[in-house]
Amino acid sequence: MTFWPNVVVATPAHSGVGASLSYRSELLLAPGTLVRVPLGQREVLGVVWECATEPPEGLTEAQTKAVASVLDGLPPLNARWRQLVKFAAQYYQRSLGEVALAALPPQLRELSNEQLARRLKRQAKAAHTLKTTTPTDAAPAPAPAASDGHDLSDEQRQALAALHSAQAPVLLFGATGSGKTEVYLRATREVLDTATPEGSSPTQVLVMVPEINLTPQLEARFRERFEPLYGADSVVCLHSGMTPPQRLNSWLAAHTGTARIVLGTRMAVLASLPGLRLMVVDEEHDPSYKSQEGARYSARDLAVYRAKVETEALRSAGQAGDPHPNPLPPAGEGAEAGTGSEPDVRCHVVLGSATPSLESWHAAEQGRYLRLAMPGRVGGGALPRLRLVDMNHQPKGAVLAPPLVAAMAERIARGEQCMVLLNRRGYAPVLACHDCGWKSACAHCSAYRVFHKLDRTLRCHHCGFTERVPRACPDCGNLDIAPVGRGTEQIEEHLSALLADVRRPDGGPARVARMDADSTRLKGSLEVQLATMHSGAVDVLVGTQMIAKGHDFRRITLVASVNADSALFASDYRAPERLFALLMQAAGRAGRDAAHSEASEMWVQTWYPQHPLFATLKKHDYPAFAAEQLTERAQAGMPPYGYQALLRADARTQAAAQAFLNRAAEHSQGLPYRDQITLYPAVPLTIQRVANVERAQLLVEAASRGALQRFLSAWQPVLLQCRSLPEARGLIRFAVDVDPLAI
DNA sequence: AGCACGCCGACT
DNA sequence: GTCGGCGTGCTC
Repeated sequence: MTFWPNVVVATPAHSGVGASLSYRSELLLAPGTLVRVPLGQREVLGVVWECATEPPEGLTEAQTKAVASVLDGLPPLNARWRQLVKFAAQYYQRSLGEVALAALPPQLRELSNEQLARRLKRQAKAAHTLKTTTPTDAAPAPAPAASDGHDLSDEQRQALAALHSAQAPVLLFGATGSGKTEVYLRATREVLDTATPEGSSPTQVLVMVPEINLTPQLEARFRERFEPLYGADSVVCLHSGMTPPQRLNSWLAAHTGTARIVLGTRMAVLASLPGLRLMVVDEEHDPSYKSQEGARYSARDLAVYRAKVETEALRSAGQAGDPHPNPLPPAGEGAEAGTGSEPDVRCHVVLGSATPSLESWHAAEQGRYLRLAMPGRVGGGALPRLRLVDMNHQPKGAVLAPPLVAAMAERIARGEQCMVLLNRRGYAPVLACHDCGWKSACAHCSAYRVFHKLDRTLRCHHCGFTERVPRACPDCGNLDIAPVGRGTEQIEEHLSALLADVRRPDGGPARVARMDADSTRLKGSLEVQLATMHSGAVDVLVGTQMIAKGHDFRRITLVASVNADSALFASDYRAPERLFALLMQAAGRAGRDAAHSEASEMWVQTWYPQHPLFATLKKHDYPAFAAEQLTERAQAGMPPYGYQALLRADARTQAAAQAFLNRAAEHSQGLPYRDQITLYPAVPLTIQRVANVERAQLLVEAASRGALQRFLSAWQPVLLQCRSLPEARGLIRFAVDVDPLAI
């Protein structure tokens, strides 16, 4: 008998290829089966979406090719995963195949069936030997509270209990140092200890962090806690820093249920997790959760959706007694109200942050999310005191205010550590000639190249174009070319000089180190630098955002932000939110050791000490800050009170990019929901040209998410047509960004 | 996205 | 005379 599977392949939405392609097969292929199919001149990996018993209409026999091979060693991707992928594709305006294939490990595309079989066998063997040696199979695991060796604070205990019975996504609003990670660990433990019906997948937990840098320490804590209970393969990582074979192994372990805990970055939200019962999105406000290329999805938002899909499936399974259920079709937004009569099974989702995104905060205010607050620090330590340095009253030209330097010297003499934050890599953002006005512009971008003093280069941070620093001005030959502005390298140099006479308690000279993307580029150097910091060999750490996130340095009692002002008046309406989060997070690095916390301080150098942001920051009053911001957003109809999308265009000329966008806007007349949509004129991006590509964008606004969604779907074919308009000649590519983070 | 086909400039 | 540039168009 012949079947006609519909297969999704990795063709982008703008390729004109429909959602799925029809092939022929002599076998009935279950939806979710991985197959290799001929496509044009090549053979590609695809996912069976459904399997028809009738030949497709509008295609001749000859046009339907046969499926080349079936990856039958792998269980099919389940209905919940397919629903997640389908939702993501629809919501973010991409093709099904693009999202589906992007969610699979890249190496799966190249692997032969035999190689795959060998790999699976190896994993199964490892898992089997573990199963027979771990205690969990035979006897119930010991009671959590007794074995973990940590006492929970009252706040943690209450949060955990509330989480356990939560009927909605949980927003864990916990101060830095309040012990959120311990709550994640306990919640994970509870979920994994839950018995599952015979024949169903073992329970699984997904924990996401914003950056790869943060996975090692989290991995260490989870391994320490869970490897003794569930075996060496029970904890796996999933992020883009892994090698292709590592990623394949982790993915397979998650897909087959060998892995019980998956730790990863945003990409992990799309992993196949048949037994998923809990998702944690740590630092949920972090912009890294929004993908910036390919399908521009928000891993946080997808996690919330995924939890809903999984919960619905569990509930319908509970009622039908079916361990492998098909989920219900997508329901409306928001948390479903538990009716009480339903079995209390659900897939929980926890969004954790000390400074939640305004979207999540708003959802909690509305009751769509359950907010659990943990305001206190574990061990009772206090949050650091905010010290604003008014730069108007400092010596002219001072990079670091004398009182700040004095305070740092004092700490070093006491054997405490300091941290200095500056969001700019390199020595100086620009090199300039004071005679003719030459500046170190990049030849390929509308940006300046950054002066890196260590290797005497000018580097473009956008396209990578690097040259040796010229000896003289390239335009006029003047030898007097000088750096303008300051980067981390310069602060490091400057501080080393200022603190040269300061002695540590052991009599040694003060040591200043720098940590940023440049200093941690080499593999392993991040770990080395973190270890140096922990060992106490370094007294002052200078760095970018990177040092503000997550790392738990116990001896830091002073954190300084050197140049925060740029964010205060940025055109980006989310800039204050990001600055508040960054400063709170940075402040959280100080005084983690309760013994020092009373004296710990957060210094901020600013020319605008009266700015209202600092008033709320001083009180560590995120709720007040959020309320202010939300009021402003509501008045302006900005998210979360309005919905936005961007149409972006890359072209060889700015004119072509804008012409495409403006034509697309004109041709949207008469489309569904057009009357509920505001289209703004096309504008160049802030950095208009990158690597010789001109960039422009057009803002789309709507008061309702549904209207925006439906309009964008209807717009898609119009965009395709506009691409080949004569005015748009030179257009390289375009993309829709739904819920953009910056406009 | 790939990959082919197709039509114009500097090389054996 | 060809090798190769990337502009358009197709993939069940």
